[in-house]
Amino acid sequence: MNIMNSTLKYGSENIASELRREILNGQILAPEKLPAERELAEQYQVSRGTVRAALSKLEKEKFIEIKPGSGAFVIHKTSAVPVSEVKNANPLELIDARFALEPHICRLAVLHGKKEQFLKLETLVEAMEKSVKDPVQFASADTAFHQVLADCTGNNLLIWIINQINSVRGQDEWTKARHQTLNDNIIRTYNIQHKQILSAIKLREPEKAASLMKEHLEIARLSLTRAAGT
Amino acid sequence: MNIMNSTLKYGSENIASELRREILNGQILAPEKLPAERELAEQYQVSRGTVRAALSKLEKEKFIEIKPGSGAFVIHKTSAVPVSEVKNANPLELIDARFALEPHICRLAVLHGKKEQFLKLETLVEAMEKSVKDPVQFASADTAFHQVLADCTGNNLLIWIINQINSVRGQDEWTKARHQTLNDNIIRTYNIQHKQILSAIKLREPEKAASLMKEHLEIARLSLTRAAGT
DNA sequence: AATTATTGGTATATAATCGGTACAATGAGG
DNA sequence: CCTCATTGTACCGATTATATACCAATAATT
Repeated sequence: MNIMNSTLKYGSENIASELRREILNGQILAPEKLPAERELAEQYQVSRGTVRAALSKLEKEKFIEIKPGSGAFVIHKTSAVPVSEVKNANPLELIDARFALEPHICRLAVLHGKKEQFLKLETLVEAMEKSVKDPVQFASADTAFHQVLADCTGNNLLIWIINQINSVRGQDEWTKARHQTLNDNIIRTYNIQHKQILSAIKLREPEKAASLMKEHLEIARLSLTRAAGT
Repeated sequence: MNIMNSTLKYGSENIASELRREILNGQILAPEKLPAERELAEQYQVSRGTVRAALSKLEKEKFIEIKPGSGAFVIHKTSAVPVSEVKNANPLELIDARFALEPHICRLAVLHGKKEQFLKLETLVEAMEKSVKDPVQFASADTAFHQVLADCTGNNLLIWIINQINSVRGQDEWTKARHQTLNDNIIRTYNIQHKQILSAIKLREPEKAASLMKEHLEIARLSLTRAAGT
């Protein structure tokens, strides 16, 4: 690799780039401490002032934090998002995630869905219609509906992602919170929407299915914020 | 060049990092007992006080539990991660998943992104523009760009999902496959698109950012299918 | 049950390390 | 010439590491 990249004018920028790259590659993980300025100066064969210029840039870019008397510490999180964070996801975060995923899943379901899967979706819609008075049963059928929808895409990655999201939805605190929002009217609304979505998919109308799903999630978000407000 | 490998000096933070990594990797399993403080001090060639500082950090992070008179015990449970499905995902599945996620992530980034994060995105765009001739460096900056974009949403669930997806992109077979498609022209096109996306986000135009991202992914899919066809 | 060894908890004084700063000198480019 | 990044040096204050001794809790042994 060419150290003296022609596009880089100053040495401090070179060093900043090098360190930035190592942080982004995960070779230096937060919250590890970087070598001392004097040591970096030795390694890069530059003066301490140059190293300080590079570190200042990285600090402005929020890659590191410089603590006087202590050292420079990486604060940029590369990967290492603990599973606990996911489990602490709140209902609104989840709705946003579904808002990102499910409309497009509908489109893909139109393109790749098989008849047997559509049949399964119909069965689930029927099950939900019979569960207007039983939020617990409705919720499990609802979860299954969205999971089968993901199955329709034939995309293992999307199937897995929805699966993970559903495992969050299935947790204790969550089911409690959900059942508070699930009254008869909401369930009836959801049922109509599920039916419309399924219908659009069977008619092979991707954009219509996607926009119906958006409406569905919009209602879900509303009922959630309303419940949080009370 | 990896700055951490040469003449590595242990601070308490870096000893904590090392132990943390071993626990996360499952090399030390709960409820195993760590070596005694005096013994660890010997191993790492530091004073006992330094070891204690490291252990205190790990205790605060709930990785270990320190019992006076007994020792330090690992309490972190390494999650059995069912990543098999993710790792088997093929490139087209991945593009579809990103097609579902990233446009909406752009919208949310517009709504919730902070200035520092935008600054980081700018830095990454610059880094990519300097990497036209270096696919490896470009790829790492590119991955980071999309990760920081997810960070902008502030949605832990989405951040985690993109993280998982990026971990797939980072695998060996994948990087090889990617570098085949990454010629100068493609990289230049990507750079223009990244710049446009960032610009739309900074101007707080959610729909424009989202549609630009769709275009970006469309190009990515094209270059992929073209590469597969040859 | 009593003794002994090992372990973590604490206190303290000293030494080493670290970043922050100032200033003069150097050297390349405009 | 001037400008400006860089160099080299010296010193400051803050933080961390070290070394040591002793205490309290637990575990193992007798």
